[in-house]
Amino acid sequence: MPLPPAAALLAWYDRHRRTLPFRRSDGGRPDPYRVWLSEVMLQQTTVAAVGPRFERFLARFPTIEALAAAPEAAVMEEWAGLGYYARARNLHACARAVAAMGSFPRTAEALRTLPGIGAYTAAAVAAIAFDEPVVPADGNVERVVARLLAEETPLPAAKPRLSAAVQGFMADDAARARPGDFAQALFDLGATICTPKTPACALCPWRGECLAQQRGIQADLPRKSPKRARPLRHGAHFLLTDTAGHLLLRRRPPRGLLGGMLELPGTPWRDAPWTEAEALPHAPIPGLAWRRLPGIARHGFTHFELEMQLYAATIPHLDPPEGTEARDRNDAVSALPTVMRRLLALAG
DNA sequence: CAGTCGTGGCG
DNA sequence: TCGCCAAGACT
Repeated sequence: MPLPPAAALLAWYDRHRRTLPFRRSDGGRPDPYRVWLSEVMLQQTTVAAVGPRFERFLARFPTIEALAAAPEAAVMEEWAGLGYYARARNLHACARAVAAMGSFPRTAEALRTLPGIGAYTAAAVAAIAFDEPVVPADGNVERVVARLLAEETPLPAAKPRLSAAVQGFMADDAARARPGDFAQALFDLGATICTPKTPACALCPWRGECLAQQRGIQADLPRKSPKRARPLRHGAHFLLTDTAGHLLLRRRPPRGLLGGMLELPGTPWRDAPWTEAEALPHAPIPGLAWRRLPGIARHGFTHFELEMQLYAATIPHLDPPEGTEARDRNDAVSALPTVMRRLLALAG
């Protein structure tokens, strides 16, 4: 199972590399803080979604020391809308660890021990920021290599084998001379040529050396294990507003789903819909004239789907009960995760 | 290992 | 409309 020459990919990359907000265009030494931040933001998140958020995050936390010094709640708020909020908690914890150490570890092995840095991110930061000869194996790289080798074993079972195989590129002098560029070349190849559905094999620098392409099965690889169906769950939430335009929010428990994020107070999420009589006891302030707003807010999570009802009430002055806080509506929207913004949209 | 953990875009 | 997918990590 020979690997194709790295030089062909690097030559393609030198002509076709994407210009991205988190990628230096002047060829200078990448800043480890920026590389790390971009890699964490890009975990399971599209380049298009990360672009504007990357610059905004850096404007608020320009250095890793600034990030380490910030309250966790400020980091969570800056992350609002990006999803996978454990990333923000781990990012903050990692910043504090690195600040305490004085600087980033320079090897993948050492980076791997930091919070929120797994095998992929450790290799990516080591290769891009520190020129360590390792190949980060993300979804792009797994797809490219699965096709090159015509690997028929479905993911995720094939992941260890693909990750091991791709390290073989570092026996190639051309790849070892430019580990960061080689990694990013694989990303760009996967994102623009060796795409999931209909790969543009005619434009591939490795066309003719790809076993899947030779066999005509490239669009069927990598194979994936079947996924389970997502159940439907139901919730009811409460929008309490005062005459000054403040609304009442509650912070969720520090770990788990939407951990550490703000939400509109509400019922737990369960399989059965909530009747009004069942929901009202969960109101943040009992006895108010709660009225159910028309419509249902829907939101899809990774492993379940959610339908939510919204009850609203207004009082003259909001005096937040223990465990809650009052916020101006605009501040609330920017601090809330998308699922809660969708709920708030029911109120116009 | 398999389940948990968000969101937006696209075919 | 809906399933799939994206520079994965953690338990």
